[in-house]
Amino acid sequence: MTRDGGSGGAAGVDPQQLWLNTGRSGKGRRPAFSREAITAAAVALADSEGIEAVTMRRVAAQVGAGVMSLYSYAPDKETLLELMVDHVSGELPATGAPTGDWRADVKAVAHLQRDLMLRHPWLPAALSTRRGLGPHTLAFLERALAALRPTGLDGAARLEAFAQLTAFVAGHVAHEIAQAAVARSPDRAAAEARYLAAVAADGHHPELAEVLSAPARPVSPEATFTRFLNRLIDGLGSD
Amino acid sequence: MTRDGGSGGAAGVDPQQLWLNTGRSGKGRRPAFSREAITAAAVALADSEGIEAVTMRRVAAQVGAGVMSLYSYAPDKETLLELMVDHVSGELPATGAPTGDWRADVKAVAHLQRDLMLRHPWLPAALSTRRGLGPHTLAFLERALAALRPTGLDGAARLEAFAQLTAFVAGHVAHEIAQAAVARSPDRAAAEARYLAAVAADGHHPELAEVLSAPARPVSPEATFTRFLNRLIDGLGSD
DNA sequence: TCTATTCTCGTACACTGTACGTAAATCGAG
DNA sequence: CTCGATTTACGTACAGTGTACGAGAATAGA
Repeated sequence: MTRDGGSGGAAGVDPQQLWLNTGRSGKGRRPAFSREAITAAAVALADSEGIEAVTMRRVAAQVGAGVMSLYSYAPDKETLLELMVDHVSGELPATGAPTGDWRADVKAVAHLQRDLMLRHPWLPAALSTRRGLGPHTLAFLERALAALRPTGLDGAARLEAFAQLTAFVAGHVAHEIAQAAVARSPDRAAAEARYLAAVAADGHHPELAEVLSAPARPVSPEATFTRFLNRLIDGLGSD
Repeated sequence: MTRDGGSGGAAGVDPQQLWLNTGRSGKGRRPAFSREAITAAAVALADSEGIEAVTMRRVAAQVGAGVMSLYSYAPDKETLLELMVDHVSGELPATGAPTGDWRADVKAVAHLQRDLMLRHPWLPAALSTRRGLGPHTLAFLERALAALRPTGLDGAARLEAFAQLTAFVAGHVAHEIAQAAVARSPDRAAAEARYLAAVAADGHHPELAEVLSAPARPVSPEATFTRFLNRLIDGLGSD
């Protein structure tokens, strides 16, 4: 009996072996489930009930497996989370012909990432601890590097730029989601407003007081995102 | 018996009540510990052994309290994490006279945030789910808003700019930490290099292949950070 | 048919957050 | 001082977590 692989095969010391070795040897009992199905179930759970609902027991129940059967497909839960990240990255269109306007191309890349993160709100936090290097992530990286080619940046700099862009998008969306969560609940929003007003009234926070005193005109999140994104991108061409 | 407050007082529905109400009524048994001490112990634990080492039992042991005694100071663990975030924000110098060069001032703000996150590597991930609105965080926000004043942006835009800056720094540092963790372990780094080389050799990742084929000249993380920070800041004044 | 290999999954265990209840400390009032 | 009210301290208990172990079932090649 092995406890380190499964139909896909995952190693202990070498985290990258996860992504290779997906072939079956042919011998032994035929797998009843698949890494795909398990990962998809985990993603569905995280999407609908939040990342904390992703427990081995609930994922197993979702796919109709015994709990311990999951460990034939991923060596541990952390690995399952990595699989989840790459799984949703599969939703990103990896092909997108360079249009000749590299700014537009890079903008498109960032917007695809943002849309993905909004569809899977657990993703920004999951990415902040993990480095996605699965096939889907790498396919999208390929597209991003191609989009960045006309900038004239060298290879390392393009890699950096993509990492930076991803970090920016993740940070932005995380904030955006938190903001939206507060706004969705009127009591929460009111409580926060009351609290901030109290702080502003203490005299030690003049800047905050001024900001709060101004009429709060509504601004769409995507407008904000686009604005900051443009700033970041405009800086890319010039060294 | 109450289970909703303590020497500080924390409420159920109103998360902001956490930060108010820190006065003791005078009655009842005198507290043997303090929110400060408990939070500091939790932070020390997270700094030295990672955020997953922060369990109620270990924090209690650290301060010499019974486990359930912690619940007199924070209503639940999530609240303790919020306290931790604000606690470390206390390390940020809240005063820093505007120098007249607002770009430099904003840059200083970002660098202070980055240094803080490097000192407390769990902070980026913790921030990505939480919105710090504690006194220390607000004090630093005050400084940031003051630094942004000369940009000519209106209140809401300055608030946005700060949130964006924080999100950017958190995203960057999270990536920086992950990168450093891999680099610290030669086996990990070698395994990753081997894996990426294999992917690049498959013919389907020409961009990645090119990036990897170039000689990897070492580049300091702070240089990268500064470069991208400048790009972001340069875009702030316009529009 | 035999054996090696692979997958399935029930049971068990250490560990988590925390609800509940009791005991101890401290206050103001009488 | 005594008394009741109030607050804190914390042992015990419980549901839920990730997963180690090992016994059994299924399959392929010899």
